Amino acid sequence: MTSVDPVAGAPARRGPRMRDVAALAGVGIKTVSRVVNNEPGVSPDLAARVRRAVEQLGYRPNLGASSLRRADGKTAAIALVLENIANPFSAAVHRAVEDVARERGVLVFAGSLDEDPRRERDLVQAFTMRRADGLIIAPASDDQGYLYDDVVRTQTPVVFVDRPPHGLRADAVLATNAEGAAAAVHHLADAGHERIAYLGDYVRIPTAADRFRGYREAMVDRGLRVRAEHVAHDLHSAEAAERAVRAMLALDDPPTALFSSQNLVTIAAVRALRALGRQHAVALVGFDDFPVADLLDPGVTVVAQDPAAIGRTAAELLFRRLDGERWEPRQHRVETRLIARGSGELRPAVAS
Amino acid sequence: MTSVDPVAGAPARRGPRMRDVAALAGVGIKTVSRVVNNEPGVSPDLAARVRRAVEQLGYRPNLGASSLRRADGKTAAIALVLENIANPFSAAVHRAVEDVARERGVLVFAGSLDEDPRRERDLVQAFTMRRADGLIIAPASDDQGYLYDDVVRTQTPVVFVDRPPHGLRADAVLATNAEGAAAAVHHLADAGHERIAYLGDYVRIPTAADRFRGYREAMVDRGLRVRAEHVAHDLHSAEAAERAVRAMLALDDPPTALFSSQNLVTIAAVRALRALGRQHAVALVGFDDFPVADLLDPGVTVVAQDPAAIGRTAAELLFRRLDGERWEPRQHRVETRLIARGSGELRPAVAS
DNA sequence: GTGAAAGCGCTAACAC
DNA sequence: GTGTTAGCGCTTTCAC
Repeated sequence: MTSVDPVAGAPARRGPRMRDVAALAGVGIKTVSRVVNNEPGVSPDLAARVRRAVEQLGYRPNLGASSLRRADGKTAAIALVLENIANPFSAAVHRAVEDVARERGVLVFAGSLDEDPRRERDLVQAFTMRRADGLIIAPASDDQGYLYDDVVRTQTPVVFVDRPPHGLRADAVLATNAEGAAAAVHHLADAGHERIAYLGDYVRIPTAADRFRGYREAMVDRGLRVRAEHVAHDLHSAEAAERAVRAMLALDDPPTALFSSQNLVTIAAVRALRALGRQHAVALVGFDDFPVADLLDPGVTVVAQDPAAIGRTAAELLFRRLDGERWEPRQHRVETRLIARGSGELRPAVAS
Repeated sequence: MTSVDPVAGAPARRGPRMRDVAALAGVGIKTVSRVVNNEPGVSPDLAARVRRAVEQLGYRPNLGASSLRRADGKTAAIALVLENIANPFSAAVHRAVEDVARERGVLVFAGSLDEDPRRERDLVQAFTMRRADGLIIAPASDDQGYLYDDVVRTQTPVVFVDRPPHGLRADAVLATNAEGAAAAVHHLADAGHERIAYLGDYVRIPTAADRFRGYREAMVDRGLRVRAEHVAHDLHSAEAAERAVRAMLALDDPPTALFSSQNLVTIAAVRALRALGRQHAVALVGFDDFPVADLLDPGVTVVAQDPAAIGRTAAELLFRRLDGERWEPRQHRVETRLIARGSGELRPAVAS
């Protein structure tokens, strides 16, 4: 074969190198490089010989070595930092990014944060050490100034998704959170509701804060009172969310409608209403769609995000920067869409 | 700063290198290397000076260069090839792999196949060129002999998940597909059903084939006839699955129970039964769980897989191989579990 | 058209 | 303890 078989137990057998291919094809190493990289200026004859040798040896170029030496230093890999690659939102963003990247022969490194800022810095640093060409991030930290050393100074493009940057100027692709939440409230108010409750995740999460703002402003717009006892923040577990719903519905003046600002909270709310047998009595609109929401009884009305559009847009912006295009960083908004399925069209029991 | 500012438009600004750190700290480059890699044998004094210089310059080691030179050639990255990183099964596997990898400071490259063997080879090759330390793959191809050049010869560990290897000896982590399907059939037969239909994805997908085998064998075990008109294969779209259910229920001798061998098929079956108003009349057991299956009416009885356990097991096997452990490749089975929620406990309308 | 030599940023081997 | 030198596999530069 290409070289003498190393003794058993030899460390990490490396594959054939460019010079092995060159030797077999009887050409110089630079000619192999030209053929492998589809550079012009190689006679068809030599090119064929090189290709045959590549085939015969099962040669695979070492992109690490290549990018080390190459002038632009590109690794053809981008980094993606998301809340949790297993949740449907992150997974859809990831897939959309992958699809855009694949068209360009670029691979995607992904990592999950679980709302841990420490993990965010560790992940970003790991990606930096691998010299990812660009970064798409949905940050868990409240300040991304630390990115200066990791990406800004090296002129690595960064695009934020789902959450805006702080302490750093960069493009961001965000859902219309406040507007979507406002639409939910207006929808419920249109159905005759006045006592509309808010159920939300950690307020420190920017999307949750924006959705609460949208809720509050829409309530004011409609001349409705935002009652403290009808607002529950920081519901990050299903249990907490269910408990909040039960507590609210046990009030003397219970809400007749619920707006839940997140996926898992919405599902918890459905579960709580079911357990109380109130699912046809209390209206519900949830932010963010989820699978088979239409098959529940009643179908769950939601303000749907478009995670695929968010991911695609972010990836496209990143690649435009990588192509050398320059512009002032700005926020790009991806529209939400209210999907009526029944739960949001329930009317209050008693007209007021 | 570390060097003169390059002229505007200069190509790809590279960050500070080890020698810049060494110069600033007034030490040799090897000392910096020792500090950066936490190698022993550096005086605390010099180590501190190096660390200060690292901090000051915002130095980030270049892992690509490092692994190029290092004896073991490790890149501290593994490749993960799945059907579709956006579907819940793949996403859960991915997340489990990430968690195991993270403990070891290893990053994960992931890619989706969409049942395309061509894409499988392209992806694997892309990972090989980046010299991933190991590969976890749920193949779409029917033969993975091509992996020889990419991984076997370079002694790169490979672990299969969800689908067994063909044309290659390698570890595989698989759900108990046949057994799970058989359990579903027995469950339905226990409820009194005799006309149990099978609804499945492409038969060329090994998991679908195994589940069909489990179905068939269990039917025979129970002395039940497998009727050709009660078997529908190759249902890869929701539309096809819904059509199949409608067609079966329109038969003179319709099934009284359905076993659907896949997630999306199960949901399509629920949709079809709903549309016909038969959801409380026709029993249903689905293979693979899905979110809020318990909130449907009736709750959907499923044979749940454990994708997190599959991913975790696969990653652990991969890392044991990377640690140099050796054993005969074998299949590792992850148990499925039947979760009764209502739809699978419905009894046939007419006793027979 | 083609290829020899230098060097990307780092670690291995070995000297001090 | 510490530093110097060579070279990982490739692309760049430049000579032919």
